[in-house]
Amino acid sequence: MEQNNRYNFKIVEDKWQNFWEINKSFKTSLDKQKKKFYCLEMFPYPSGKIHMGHVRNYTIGDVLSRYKSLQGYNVLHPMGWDSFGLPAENAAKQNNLNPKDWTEKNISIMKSQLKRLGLSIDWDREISTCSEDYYKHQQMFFLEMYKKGLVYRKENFVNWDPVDETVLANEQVIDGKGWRSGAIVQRKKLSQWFFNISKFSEDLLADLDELKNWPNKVKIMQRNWIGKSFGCELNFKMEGNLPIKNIKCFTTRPDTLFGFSFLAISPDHPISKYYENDPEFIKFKEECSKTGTTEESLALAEKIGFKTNIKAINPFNENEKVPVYFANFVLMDYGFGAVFGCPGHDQRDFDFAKKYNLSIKTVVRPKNDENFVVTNEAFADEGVIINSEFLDGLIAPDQSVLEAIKILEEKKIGKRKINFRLKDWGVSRQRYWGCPIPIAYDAKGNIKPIPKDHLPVKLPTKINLKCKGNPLDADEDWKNVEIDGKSYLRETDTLDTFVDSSWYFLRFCSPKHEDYGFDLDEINYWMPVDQYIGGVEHAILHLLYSRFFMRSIAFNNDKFKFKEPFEGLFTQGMVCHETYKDENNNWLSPDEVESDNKNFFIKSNSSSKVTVGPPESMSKSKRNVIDPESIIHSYGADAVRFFILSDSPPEKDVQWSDQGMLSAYKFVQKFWVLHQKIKNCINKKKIGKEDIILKKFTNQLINKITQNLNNFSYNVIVANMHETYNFLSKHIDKDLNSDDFDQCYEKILIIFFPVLLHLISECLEDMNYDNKNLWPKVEKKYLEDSKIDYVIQINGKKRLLINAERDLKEELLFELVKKDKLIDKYLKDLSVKKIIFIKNRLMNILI
RNA sequence: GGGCGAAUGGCGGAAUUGGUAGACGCAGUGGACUCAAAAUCCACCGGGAAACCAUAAGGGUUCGACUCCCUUUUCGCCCA
Repeated sequence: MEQNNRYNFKIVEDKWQNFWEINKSFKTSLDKQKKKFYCLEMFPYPSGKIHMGHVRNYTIGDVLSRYKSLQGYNVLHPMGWDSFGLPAENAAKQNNLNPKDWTEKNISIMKSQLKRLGLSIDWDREISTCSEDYYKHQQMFFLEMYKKGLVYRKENFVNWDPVDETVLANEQVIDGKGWRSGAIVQRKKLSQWFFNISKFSEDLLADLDELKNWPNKVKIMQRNWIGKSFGCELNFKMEGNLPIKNIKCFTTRPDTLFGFSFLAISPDHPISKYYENDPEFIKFKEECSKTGTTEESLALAEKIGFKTNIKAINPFNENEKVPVYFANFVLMDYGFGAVFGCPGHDQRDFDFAKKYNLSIKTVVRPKNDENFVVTNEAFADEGVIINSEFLDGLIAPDQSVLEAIKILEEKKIGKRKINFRLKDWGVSRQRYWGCPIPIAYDAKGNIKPIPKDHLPVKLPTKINLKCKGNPLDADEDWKNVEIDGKSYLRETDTLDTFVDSSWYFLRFCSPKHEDYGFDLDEINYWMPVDQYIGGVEHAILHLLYSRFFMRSIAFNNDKFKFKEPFEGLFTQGMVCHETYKDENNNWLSPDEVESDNKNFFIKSNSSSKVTVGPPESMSKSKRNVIDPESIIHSYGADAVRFFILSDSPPEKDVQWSDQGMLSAYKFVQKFWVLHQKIKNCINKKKIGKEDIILKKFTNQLINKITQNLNNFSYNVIVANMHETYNFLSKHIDKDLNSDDFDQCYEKILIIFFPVLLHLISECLEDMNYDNKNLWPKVEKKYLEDSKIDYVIQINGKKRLLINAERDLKEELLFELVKKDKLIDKYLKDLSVKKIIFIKNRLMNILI
């Protein structure tokens, strides 16, 4: 290759990135004449530098944005920073910095890294959730929600992370441990602010059906999370020496009441007040607090109980009285904090009954086993009710539950009820680096919402982070506040950062709007987000919270033209890399490892053994991380984009491969060489004849790439681009019609543009093509070949291909078939029974 | 335990409505160029000598199944 032919991606990529910046190429504004397209990728946490997951996420979104722009849409493609959160506070603590400075430094680094990818982002709309300009509006939303009764304060047991000294949401507890610190989570009672998300349970569930462009699996996850269950509220009569007459509970299986053998209540049940002074009970309760509050930790923990001296009466059998236990697996905030125990048909109840020697009755049997008795484990499958008087013989649970509820309602001991698993969203965090909750308390502890003219409640800039607990709570100057001449104490908790990300997509529509979080006109034009792109790890919480937030903003307000924030959702897979370990089981990073294609060893030490593990999601702890910055530096943005899209469909995990990256780089290089040749050829007119082959190829290509873009088959687009290269480099040697080549080449360049931005921009300019060109239209007459390879089968087996005219009649094709010696041999020996003919495709001859 | 999804060469993966399985890339093999290497270019690249056999395994529907149905196995994700 000649030196001066070499494509210098550094110069070219700089050139075009500057061009886009100077010309404000991606500046968007409201234009009601144009159809809008809102493309949004989940905004990053400014952790320090971008990782490959970001590269993949933003490349997918950018390809889509570029494509939609070429299709003539008014595209909104913004970017911002999810910039409140714990890591900043921890880093600041360690390095004696202010979280704000740490965060802003990270943002500026990451922003310049993102710019190097050439993304078509309207940076004028950049937002950062930790800036006052952003969170002041959030405080306004909070106060509005408070007025609407969608925010409330209550004492509640929370997951307490003793290391981070903060409250964790259920979903931040993994295996009973804090998701960040890994500390064993404790139960602690605190006064907390809650968003009333459960008010919308039914709505959030029902509207999932309307989300046609969401992956089904995400909708299923949300459905499970909301967890609608149908059952019955029961009122058990009590007997004993306590002034307790009734205990309420919720059950989905009232049909198994004849198998009732104990009542389990939460250690926090109001009844517990009668045991407050019992040292045994105190000990028991302490034991319980070691269990987390997640369903998972409850399921895994050993079931323990504390027997009360009251008894519950079976509503179906007044003579039957069963013991009441406090039990660690019952939560106060699910149902009514009481569960009726039926050990025969619930494994958890079974384990508990075994431990405390309680009776186990069989009230459901399998359909085909009349002598069935529960022995070693609970029977919870579908079956037939037995030993249950008036319920006997009913199919459980379908018939029997309805019948049981009917009878309970008649007897006025119970009533049918829908229960949801979704609990209200606790948003209080005992942290400095978050949005302050705009609330104060008077001397008596009464709630005083901060008046609008006192907003925003700003975070203090000078703060001692090294104190124990919440730094805001320790800041007496900040905490004490005077409103209208009266003294108050500020709320010192800050909001969960999931609140910040629950409305940022609205802010992008009017990021500079002063008076309010958004401009109604703007969001009614831009919203909903047409395509939202991000990791599946946010399938439940972030997406559900955002759906809730939209509803609470629109609550008692009919000015919104949309209800769901995200019309389309795409969840991309992770970027993985092999893992390496040395002989001492220490993780090794890829650049410490070398290979001779058979064995792996530590660089410059060929006697060392390296164990290669399976590809796993890139993570610092496993040291299998590839840094995008150095990759972009070595290969250029176009090559990185090309590679990150190439190897796997975007919804699946992709494995990083050095060879793959290199091959992408080579593609960029060799395409530039080909481009030079094409330019030369086009300047020399060779023949006057129409170049049908090239026109067909080009139109079929436009058709394929358009379809693949619409289906997110971006890996196939990369394959199409390779095919195009292979085709063009061969076709160029043949006789060509310069005009046809000129026109086709321009179209090909344009459809390549969304992936190879800078290279193609350079090629377009080099050819003097108009770079504002729109997505090429397919000329249908070139889509279909005039000749077709007909598949000829004998008894369903392929025997022959016949290249013949399109739209050939069955008889004519059969004539051609008979001319073939090979087929003729078959036909001579046996008679033809039937011919199946599919037009323009195949002929199957049955003999 | 329940729900959802997946399984195609040495590897990543292609394959409208059931209609030529293995596009494209990586790795590999052979060759050209070179004093040599890198780079580049050309050819080959599921198995089998062939008939044929091959889309996790077995069965079914169909003229025809990677594609639809049933059973089994393994893996992934979510919920428990």
